[in-house]
Amino acid sequence: MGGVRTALYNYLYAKQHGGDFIIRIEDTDSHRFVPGAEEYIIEALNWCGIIPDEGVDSNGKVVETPSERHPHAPYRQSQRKGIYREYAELLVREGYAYYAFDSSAELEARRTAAEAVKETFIYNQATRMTMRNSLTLSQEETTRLLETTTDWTVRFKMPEHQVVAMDDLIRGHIEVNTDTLDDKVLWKRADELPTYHLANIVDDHLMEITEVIRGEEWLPSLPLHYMLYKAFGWEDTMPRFAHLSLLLKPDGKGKLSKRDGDKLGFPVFPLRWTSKDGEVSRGYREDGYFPEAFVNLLAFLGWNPGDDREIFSMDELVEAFSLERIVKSGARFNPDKAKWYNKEYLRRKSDDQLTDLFIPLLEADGMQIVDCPVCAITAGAEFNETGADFANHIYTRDYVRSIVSLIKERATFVADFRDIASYLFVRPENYVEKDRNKFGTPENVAYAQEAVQYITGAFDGPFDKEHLETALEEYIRSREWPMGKVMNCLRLALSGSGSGLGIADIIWRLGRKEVRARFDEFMKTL
RNA sequence: GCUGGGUUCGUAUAACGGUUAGUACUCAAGAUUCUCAAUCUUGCAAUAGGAGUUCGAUUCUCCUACCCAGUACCA
Repeated sequence: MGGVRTALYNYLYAKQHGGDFIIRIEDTDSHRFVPGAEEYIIEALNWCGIIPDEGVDSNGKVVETPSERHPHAPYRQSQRKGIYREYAELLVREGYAYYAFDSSAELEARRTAAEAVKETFIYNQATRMTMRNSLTLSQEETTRLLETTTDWTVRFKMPEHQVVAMDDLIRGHIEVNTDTLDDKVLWKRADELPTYHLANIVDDHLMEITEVIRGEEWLPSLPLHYMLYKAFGWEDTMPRFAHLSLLLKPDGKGKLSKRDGDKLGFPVFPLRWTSKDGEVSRGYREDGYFPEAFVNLLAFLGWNPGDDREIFSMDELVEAFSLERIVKSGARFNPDKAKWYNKEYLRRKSDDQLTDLFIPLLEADGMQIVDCPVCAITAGAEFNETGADFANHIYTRDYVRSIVSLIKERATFVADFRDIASYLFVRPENYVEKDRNKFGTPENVAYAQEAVQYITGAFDGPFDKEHLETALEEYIRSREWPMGKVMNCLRLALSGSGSGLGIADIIWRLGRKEVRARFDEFMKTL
């Protein structure tokens, strides 16, 4: 979620300014390679409608629209391997970096030793001269190690006693003293890959990136990045930075992380994700969220337009977005609000769209939905006047759509339709015990039976919800029967439950024959 | 620990230094209805604490507290 939100803000910003949104895969950590992760990311962004202008596209193919003088491709850092070494060595040559030969074991030893005296080992100006590197070793020894060993690194030589003055588009002016910073590894001989810091700066420069909008966890690295731009002499074209507050867990304790899976009761992934060890994490898509709703709610986690509007399409977000209105503090995710968003989007969908989404669910439940009633009838379906064949579970698309329009305001997800409208597709198999005791008294049943006989017999008005409703009410009222009890008894008999859709709606959709059949069935069970 | 960032109803947020501190979600009550849902109305509920600047501070400054991030040959 957090990653998608960051991508979304980048996308909105780029589109608003007529820029290009570039997807670059920063896969420089060979140890953490996860098969399928890249495809997953692209698919997730694609689902959200965040389509790159440049980079790796939704099919995993490379899209390239750079100027000829500046080839931006390739877009996977693992494929740009050859580029970084020369930049790392350039920094060494100019005195901005040095070779470090300390093994991981040696570094680990220094860390534990420092810990023993309640200190933290930092590879910096205070300690670098006590380590094994090109600053402390002779030129000959350095050359020899460079050639004979393969686990050395290039480290940035963080200058001393300097104040780095930075400007963040969201946080304003920030100053940091370089003495508090360390000598970060920029390039690793072992896999001949750069670390994020080097790769990011080099690629942003080469790819002509103008704005970097990223998570707050990068803020502490910003001074280093400033120093790198300065060391390379790229200050003039240095991108502008915006650091986003993080998405926090609902209890506010820590940032929302991938490993939280759905222990929290809501998905943290846009799409379902199966980890290497087979652990499955829920996804918003699979949970039934509309991508538009997901994008909308994500945009509002840490940003607002400044007025009371809350429903924004992607285009409207592009129009209204501004970095100035991004909130500096971390946002806790609220699952209730997420559901509300989906509900709002659901009711904005047309009956046809929702019908398309509902049909597969019905089919999965064993229903047969047909577009062409005539063909179905010749094939043996026996439709009633509404286009439903309850005995064979065959329904026309028109019937399904009429149900959708009846229930859409009661649902948060399309999947809710199943429960809400179950009895409009399948005859009730049992009756809610509590409701039956309450409404299924002999007196009520007798009244209800008479009402059924009337409405499916003598009643000769138009068989639609409005007329059925008035006719039923007038009939019951004229007999001076208790309205609520008779109505609830009817609902119980026809749907199996005392609560639900309006009785007239139910009768309208079931049709005369089915109403009689269900009521007879209900009587039998008494 | 150190460095940086942050702090307005439970949550997300609004408020040129001057407002009865607004809105949405959640929750509660009422209206409506044949029930439920929906809808409408109403309600509950906040400027972390302390100094200072100012005629006046949610807003500016400082201190404290708390929260978050970083402190990797991860991103």
